[in-house]
Amino acid sequence: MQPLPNKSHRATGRVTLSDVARAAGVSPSTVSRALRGERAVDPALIERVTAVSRMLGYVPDPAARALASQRSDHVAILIPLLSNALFVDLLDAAQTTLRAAGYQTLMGVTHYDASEEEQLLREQLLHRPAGLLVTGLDHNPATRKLMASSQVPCVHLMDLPAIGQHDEAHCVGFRQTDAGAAMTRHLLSKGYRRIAFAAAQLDPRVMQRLYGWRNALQEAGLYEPTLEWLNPAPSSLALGGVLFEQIMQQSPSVDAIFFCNDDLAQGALMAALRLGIAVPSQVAIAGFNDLTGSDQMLPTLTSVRTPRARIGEAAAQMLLTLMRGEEPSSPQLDLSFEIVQRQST
Amino acid sequence: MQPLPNKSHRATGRVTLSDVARAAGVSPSTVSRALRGERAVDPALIERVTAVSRMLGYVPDPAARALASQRSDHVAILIPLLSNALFVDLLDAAQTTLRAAGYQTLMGVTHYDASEEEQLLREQLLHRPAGLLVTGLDHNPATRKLMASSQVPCVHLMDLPAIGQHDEAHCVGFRQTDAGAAMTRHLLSKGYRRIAFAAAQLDPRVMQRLYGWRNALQEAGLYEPTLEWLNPAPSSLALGGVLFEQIMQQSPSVDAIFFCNDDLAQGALMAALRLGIAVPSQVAIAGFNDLTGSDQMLPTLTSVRTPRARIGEAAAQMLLTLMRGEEPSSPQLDLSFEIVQRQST
DNA sequence: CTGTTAGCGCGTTCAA
DNA sequence: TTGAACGCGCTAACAG
Repeated sequence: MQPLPNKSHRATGRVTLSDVARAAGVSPSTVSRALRGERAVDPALIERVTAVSRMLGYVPDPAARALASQRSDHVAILIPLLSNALFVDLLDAAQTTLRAAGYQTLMGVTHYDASEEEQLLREQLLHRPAGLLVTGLDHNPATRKLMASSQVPCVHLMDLPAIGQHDEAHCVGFRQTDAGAAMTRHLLSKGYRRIAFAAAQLDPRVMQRLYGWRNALQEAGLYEPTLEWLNPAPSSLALGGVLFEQIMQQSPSVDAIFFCNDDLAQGALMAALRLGIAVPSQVAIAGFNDLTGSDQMLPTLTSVRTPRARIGEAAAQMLLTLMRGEEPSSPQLDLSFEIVQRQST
Repeated sequence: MQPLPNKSHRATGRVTLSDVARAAGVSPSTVSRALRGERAVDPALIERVTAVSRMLGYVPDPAARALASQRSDHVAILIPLLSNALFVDLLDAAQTTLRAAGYQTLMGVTHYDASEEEQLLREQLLHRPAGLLVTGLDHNPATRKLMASSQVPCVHLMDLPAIGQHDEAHCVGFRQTDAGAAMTRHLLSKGYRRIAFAAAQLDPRVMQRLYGWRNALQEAGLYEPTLEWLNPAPSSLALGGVLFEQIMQQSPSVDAIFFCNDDLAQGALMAALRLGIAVPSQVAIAGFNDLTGSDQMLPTLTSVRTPRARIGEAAAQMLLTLMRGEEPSSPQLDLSFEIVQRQST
């Protein structure tokens, strides 16, 4: 059956709920209930209403719906940066899942700035989002208060709370500390003894990887403060090269370097080629996140594969559950990580 | 002065326009006009209203505003992929500019699929966006019709129409054909004679670069169909390596390869290192877009620097002009490009 | 220049 | 289970 031409008498020319009601011979409220699948409505009616609305080409108006119900079809997502592929992958996966469920994604970029995050959240809450996705568990008090008082269901991405902390928070991710320790132990098992940790950006997750590395080295009795190379600048290939040169110059006895992110490690590999430093025979290099290109490097880069796409999707799924008013089977989902051993170690 | 506690008598507890009107002793419409900076309002009043609204902590409700005015504070942006840094840069810049002007960005990912683009546009138009940003000038008829009939101001990204075509369309970008030709002529000027063109994804902009390359070679009397290596698969470092190996095996006489995107070229450089093929002495390699890492390769990669961030920002600016009901000084803005000569050629 | 009136399109009471 | 009435918060058309 073809959609009929617009029979509305509205000034805007839109087909409205009332148009459907009139055509179906029922009240607007019934149409509203039927179309939203609210129970307590005659199955026969719901079928008739559905048919008529399809025939008329009726589509609900999100603004009207938001105004009346105090809840929009938006889901707000807060990520630190768009210049890090990690977060883009998260965004991509979450957005795809949410759209399939009929939600629009409102993205906010915090630039790792707590007060910008707060401001963004404030703006987004004005749109009365149906749900909220935020990166990490670390937020300033005002932000936490906003999230709590808004009553909007919220899922945290990437990170899992330390045991006994934030137990009520919904999150999907993996334990960054464990991942840092795991890679370090892997390097130890390969026989490396002077393992440096080189990091940039220094966001909370990077710091947790640092702690993991520290713990693992301390357990092995191999920790030394001079093995830490921390740089607060944004992460990049170029910076990786710079860090690599610094470390090789100032600590030539280092036999392995664990970079907190693959872009740094890739930059280090390129610098090694340039400087004629043999990897891994002279020094081993490991990265984190297993980003695009790491398997194409020379030598190919050992890294920690993190399931960012799956995190984005699973977090969106958990949020969908919460938005339906249900509880997920567990408030915390650990998607773990995987050591990818390649030629650079 | 501190914001007063909420004086609203509304069920929702929200401070509304009427609350401000009451407190200021004027009518709601006056408040509405004053706050939106509509002229034809007494300067004294607008000051009083502003003061009162700030004191009460009044914030307009976007949903109510959208319902009443038939226009939301959303701007929809359609891009092909989130897995290509090019489009993410575009998104980042546009989003930043738009947010500063008080607009929320609704992003849609088309996956280079014309019907998905159409469907996304349909969904987004339901939200009555104040403006529209789309990638490229190529859209299916239904999409073009939607854009036209919606009356929503629209700016096209990245591409400029061929002379005499789409003259009315608003766009910000550069001439892809010219860029392709410019790099080819640059290679010719360096003495290369058998210049292959290797491409993936094959979207309309890639094809235009191809035409530019073709024209330049034909002018020089050096064109041969066997120099074209087109692969419809998505672009990636790995694919660049594969293409490079193919070309070197099947056309060993090629002395330069122009890749349609830097990720392919970077992959080719890595493959060359792996295979022990000297770049540029045995074969030169050039890329396109000057993506992250191209200046860190070994050898560093010659490329075409494209002003994607500036395109995103300028397009957003042009859209802001259109949304104000004004006309930009010119409907088409050419931001050009730049050949970046590095070691690989 | 300002106020009054009338919606925008829908969800949500409450009665029936 | 259904319908009537009302309200969500704001803009727009018109009158003054």
